[in-house]
Amino acid sequence: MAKTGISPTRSEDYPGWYQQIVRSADLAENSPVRGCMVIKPWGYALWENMQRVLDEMFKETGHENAYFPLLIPKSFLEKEAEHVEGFAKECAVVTHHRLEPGPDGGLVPAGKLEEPLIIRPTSETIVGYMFAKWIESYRDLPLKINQWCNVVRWEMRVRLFLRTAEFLWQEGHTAHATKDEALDETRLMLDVYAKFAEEYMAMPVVKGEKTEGERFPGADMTLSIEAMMQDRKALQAGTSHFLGQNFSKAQDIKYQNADGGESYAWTTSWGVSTRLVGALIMTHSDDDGLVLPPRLAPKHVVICPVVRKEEERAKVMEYCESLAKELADVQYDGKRIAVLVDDSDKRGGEKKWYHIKRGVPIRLEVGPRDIENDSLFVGRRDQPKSFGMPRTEFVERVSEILEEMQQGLFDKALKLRVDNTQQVNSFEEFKSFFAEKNAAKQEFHGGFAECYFVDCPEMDAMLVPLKVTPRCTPVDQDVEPGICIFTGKPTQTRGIFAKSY
RNA sequence: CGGGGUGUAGCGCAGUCUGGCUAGCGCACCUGGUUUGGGACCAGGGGGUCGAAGGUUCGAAUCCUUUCACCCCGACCA
Repeated sequence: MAKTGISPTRSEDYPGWYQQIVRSADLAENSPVRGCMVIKPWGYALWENMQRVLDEMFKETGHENAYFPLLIPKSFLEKEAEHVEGFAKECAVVTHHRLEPGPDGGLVPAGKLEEPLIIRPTSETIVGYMFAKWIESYRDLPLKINQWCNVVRWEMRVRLFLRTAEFLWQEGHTAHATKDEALDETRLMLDVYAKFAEEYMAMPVVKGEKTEGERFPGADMTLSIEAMMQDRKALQAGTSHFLGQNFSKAQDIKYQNADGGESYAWTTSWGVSTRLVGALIMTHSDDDGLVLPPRLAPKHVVICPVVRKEEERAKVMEYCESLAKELADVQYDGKRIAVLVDDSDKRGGEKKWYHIKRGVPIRLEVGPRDIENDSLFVGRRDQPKSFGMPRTEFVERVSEILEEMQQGLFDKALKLRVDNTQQVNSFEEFKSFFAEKNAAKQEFHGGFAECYFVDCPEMDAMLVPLKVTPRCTPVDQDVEPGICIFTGKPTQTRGIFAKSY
């Protein structure tokens, strides 16, 4: 049996496999504080690439970056009723501002704060407070702000990248004069996320609207992109909220319009987080390790010099350096190709596996024999077998190969989703679609079920025992009448249902 | 917060039931050598006081009490 880079494999133990990917690709590890993670250089480089692309997209759509503080007065969170209920129970609270030596030698909190501060779980309240000050007239609108920051949500159960107590994200906050404009913004940012997911992460997504039960606390409408992971579960990868006038009324975000009257602004918020790294892992990685889509890979090509005798070293290294330089002048996706010459003294096989596990798209092995023929031994992360190729041909084609890999990853992920998405027309069929045929591998059953439904408490109650949730009502669907599979009521709405992260 | 489980070297584990030599093994790490187009081999070596505190005992990783942390299953969630 072929030895896999990762153990356990996906089919043996999917959650265990996920953890091993994170560890053996050197992406992150747990910190001494429960629920918090240390993101290691390779993982952070990946996040930086995501940030860079998204940041450009936000700026192209007219947003500006700003920064709001980490600490928020407790009273701010109390202003919007639903918002309170949604976030209060997972807030970390700062109650003191000083430590003093205690009686037993340790330090004890002293200097109790008049008003407790909460560590932001999201920044609607503090941003809204500032928006209220900044917005006076319709001429100040629209106001379109984004911030890159960390937030804290005290989750009960955590998994690296997918759900951590502290996570990195961006949160966009905008205020508009009209409802339609705010709705357009909400949809626009969802499109931005979908484009990023599909074109950069090579991760196909379904764009849709959340049901009432799944909506962001305080929003009138929540849109999301949903992706299918390799275990057929759904992962919410990005959200865009239309907040109506809920927050502007709670926070007094008013403006004077052209005819002198006063109106409340319409606001939106939208965000994606380091969870995207988890999504990337579960979309593309295999039993040998991480697989990175070339457009986001911190390094596109790694060159591994093969040195058998010391006297060959100088010659081989020189050749590798010149090759690296030549490759770095090639453009891929509008940038220079990122090349690494790995001259660490690992042995050949070990070095190869190291880069396979980290998901580097292309490995080149260069030894005296290759130098003589002016050819390269090429290993693609998406193909099991390496092959030889003349150097000039490789340099010419490398950009094309990377693009082919990018597209290949998308196609494969899309096929998985299409193969595991089914129209379901009755509740019986629905139950068997999600039935646990094999208790040990229940996560591999089911997928996305597309059904007619009416959003109501009865449906929610029927879904609970199945551990299935409505993921979204896809946008752009054909409107045709149907029957709700839960209640039998007539409806025109079709939704995607799945087990989810 | 409820149910179950686990804490012994960086990682993975044995030893605990039935207390007893210097706490062991694999991988990783360090040194030397032989190797090198594929996750090497041989030899030598460093590192743990057994999650923590208290107790029983001549003697505790092992028994008792308390406590903390982590994992899995629920409720919650980007």
